[in-house]
Amino acid sequence: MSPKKPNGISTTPCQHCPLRDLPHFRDFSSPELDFVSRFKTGELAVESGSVILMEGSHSAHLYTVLHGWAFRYKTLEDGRRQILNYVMPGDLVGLQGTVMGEMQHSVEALSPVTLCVFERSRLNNLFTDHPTLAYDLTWIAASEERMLDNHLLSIGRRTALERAAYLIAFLYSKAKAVNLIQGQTPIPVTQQHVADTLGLSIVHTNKTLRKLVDRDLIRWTDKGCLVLDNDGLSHVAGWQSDEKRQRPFI
Amino acid sequence: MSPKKPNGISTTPCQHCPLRDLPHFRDFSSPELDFVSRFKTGELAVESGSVILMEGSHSAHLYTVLHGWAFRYKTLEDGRRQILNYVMPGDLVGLQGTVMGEMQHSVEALSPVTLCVFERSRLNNLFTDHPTLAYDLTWIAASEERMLDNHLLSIGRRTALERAAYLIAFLYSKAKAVNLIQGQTPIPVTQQHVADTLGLSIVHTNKTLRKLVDRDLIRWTDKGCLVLDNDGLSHVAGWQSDEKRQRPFI
DNA sequence: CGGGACATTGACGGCACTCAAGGGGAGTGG
DNA sequence: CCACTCCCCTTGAGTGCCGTCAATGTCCCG
Repeated sequence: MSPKKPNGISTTPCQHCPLRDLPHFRDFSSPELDFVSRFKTGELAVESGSVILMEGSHSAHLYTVLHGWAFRYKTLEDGRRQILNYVMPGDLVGLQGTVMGEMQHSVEALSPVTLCVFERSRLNNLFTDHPTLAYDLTWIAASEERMLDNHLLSIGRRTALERAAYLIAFLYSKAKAVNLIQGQTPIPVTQQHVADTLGLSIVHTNKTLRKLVDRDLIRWTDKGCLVLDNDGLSHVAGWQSDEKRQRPFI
Repeated sequence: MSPKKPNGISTTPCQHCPLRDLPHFRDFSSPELDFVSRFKTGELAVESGSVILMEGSHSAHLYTVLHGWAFRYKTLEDGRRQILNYVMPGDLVGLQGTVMGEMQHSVEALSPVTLCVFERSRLNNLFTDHPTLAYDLTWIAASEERMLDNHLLSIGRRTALERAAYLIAFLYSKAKAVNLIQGQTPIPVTQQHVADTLGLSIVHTNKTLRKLVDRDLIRWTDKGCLVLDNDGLSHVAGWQSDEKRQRPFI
């Protein structure tokens, strides 16, 4: 089930990928599975807080998250940071670097993270031999774009309270779909992360989150944010959630 | 050169597409060109101000802009609008609707716009028979994502003045690359558009743009925004164009 | 000539920023 | 076991950026 590689790291064979069973992801045909399992060249395990990909780097790899939380971000020269999106199991990381030559953003782990490593050089084969997977890639990119659209709408046009509620409800539902949250698992972010996502200062973020706490919608713990009332959050955010549909991943 | 279709609309054959000659776009092989020209089923001409695609619609079509300016946007229920990005010749429109079933944003023309119309149903052939074009699609989607990342950074972390300067410099350079701007062509936006892009009120947008006018960086005309000093704008925005940035290495 | 779209400007209030100080928990070292 | 440090959350005070309201001017068009 978990064969040891020469370096002693145990890897998960794609045939037994735990994500594949989730209803969130579409089923793969046998040839697709074969290809992906040859496409995968190893696994990468990083600890919480480490930088997985760096803005400006030229990575030869492409990753899919297997376990854990991470986030994408950009920074201005004076240090101002903007978190762009959060990355969870099944999400692709590093496509920009692969397709466009150079990473335009960084990726950092929010928890211990395991990634499947793919060889950039074999990406051509994916397009030539597996059109269904190529379509999936486009699907994934379009879907990522949709999330950014929503985030942009949020930062640009929602109030601070709406923004905060929207972000947490979004993270909650996305994490739930990939079993990252079961029962009372907190979302492993600090208020600094929330602030850098919402485009607010940390002080004002604290005061805004406090309102959500006072309304019994969330609770803040030393491990992160606990969601108590997701419907209440969505209501504050003025958000009717999209229908849950199956999506592909690679 | 411009054969008349039965409906009387003259169309541009892909073999003589004026965009193809721009250095901004890569050359197509003959088979690619043949496919695209069969993929294209017609042209759509809309006037300034009309809505090309509507949020929530299920369009059977996919478009590429041939002439003109447009923009993508989303609205909240109470009418607050966020402009997500601007669309210019060579840009793909409607991929989300095609790939994900339903449009999650709207698209509106800023000027008279001509679009090439593609049949959604033939998209499969693109993936199965033309891997290089499939790769291009992914490239385009990744590139769009990169622009959204930058826009998000801007709205979230730049000051109002920086934001405005960045937006105008961005539009200017993008338009220049596809010959939409030659000499003294204005960017055909109102201050309301700028406000809805930057996430500011129209009053404050006006006062911010005034500062750029007072510094002789732009001029505002009844047709839109004239760029007088693009380098000056980039400087205010704190924007080193991508090529000049320092990058880390190991 | 009236009406609509857009730019402009002033007044005023509030949301969000910076500065500053303090508390609690976890980890480290004496 | 207790200081000490670091990180994170919390709260108050004061300032200012930016939002709303309101009024005016210009241009275009019916």
